[in-house]
Amino acid sequence: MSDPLDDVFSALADPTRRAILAMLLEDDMAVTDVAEPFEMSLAAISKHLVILTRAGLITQEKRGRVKWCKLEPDALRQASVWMQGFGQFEPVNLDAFERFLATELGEDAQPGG
Amino acid sequence: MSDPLDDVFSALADPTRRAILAMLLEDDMAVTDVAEPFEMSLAAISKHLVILTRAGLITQEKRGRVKWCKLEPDALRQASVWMQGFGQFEPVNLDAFERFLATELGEDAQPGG
DNA sequence: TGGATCGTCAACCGTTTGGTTGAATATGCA
DNA sequence: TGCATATTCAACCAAACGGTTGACGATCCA
Repeated sequence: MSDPLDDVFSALADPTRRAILAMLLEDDMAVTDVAEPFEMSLAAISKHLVILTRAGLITQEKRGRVKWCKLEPDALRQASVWMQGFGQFEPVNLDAFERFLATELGEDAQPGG
Repeated sequence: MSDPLDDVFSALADPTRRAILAMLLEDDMAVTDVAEPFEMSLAAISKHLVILTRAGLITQEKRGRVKWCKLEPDALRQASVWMQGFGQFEPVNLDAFERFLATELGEDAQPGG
C-alpha cells in the first residue's frame, strides 16, 4: 500500500541520516564507529540505522559482536530516477545533464560536505 | 542552520505532495483544482502547498481570487545532484543513464502514477 | 567462569506532522 | 450592495518522530 519512495525520502529528510550515508560512502562501518562523531546516544544512532535499513538505503550484517553497515545505492537511484522525471519538460536542461555525466564518470565530482 | 535538503526531502516524503508535483508537471493549476482529486479537505491541500513552497519545489502566484501553482524543478535538481553523488563509485550505472536520457528526451517516459 | 564490549529493547518525553472543522479574508460579479 | 467563490487562519486532535535513560542479550577474551 505505501510507496517505497515514502521510506526513502523520509529517511533522507534527516541530516544525521544523510551524514551517515556520506560516511558509508567511504567504507563499511560498525554501528559504534558510525555513532562516534555524533553528539547523541548510541541508541539514537541505532534507530537511525533501522530507518535507513527499512528504506533499503543500507544493509546490516552481523559478524561476531560487530554489526557492519553497508551503503546500498540502488534505493537512492530509484528515487533519483523519479526526480529526473521532473526535468523532462525543461527546455534543454544541459546543466543537469552535464552534472549527471560529471558525477557518473567521476571526473571531478565533489560529493558534498 | 538547517540544510535546504531537509525541506526538499521531507516535502517529497509525503505521497500526496508527490502526486501534486506530478499533476503540476502537466500544467500550472489553481489550488482548488489541485485539491479536487484528493479525498481530503481543501485546507489540508493548502497546507501541503505551503510545505512544497517552503521547499522551493513550487511557486504560487495570486491572480485575482485564484492562486496559481507552478512547478519549480530547480530544487528537485539540487537534491538529485546530491543523490547522484552516491552512484559515482558504482561500476557503470548505464541503467540510470539510459533512463535519464529517456525522460530527458521524452521518448516514452512514464512519469509515475 | 566472569568481565568488558556491542548493540537493541522498552518506556518515557516534548515536538512535529497530517488531518479535521468552522470562522475569517479577499476577490469577482450581478 | 450583497452574494458566491477561492483560499487561508485558528484551534484542535491522534499519531509519528527524534531524542533520552536504563536494562537486557550476545559475543569476545582472559
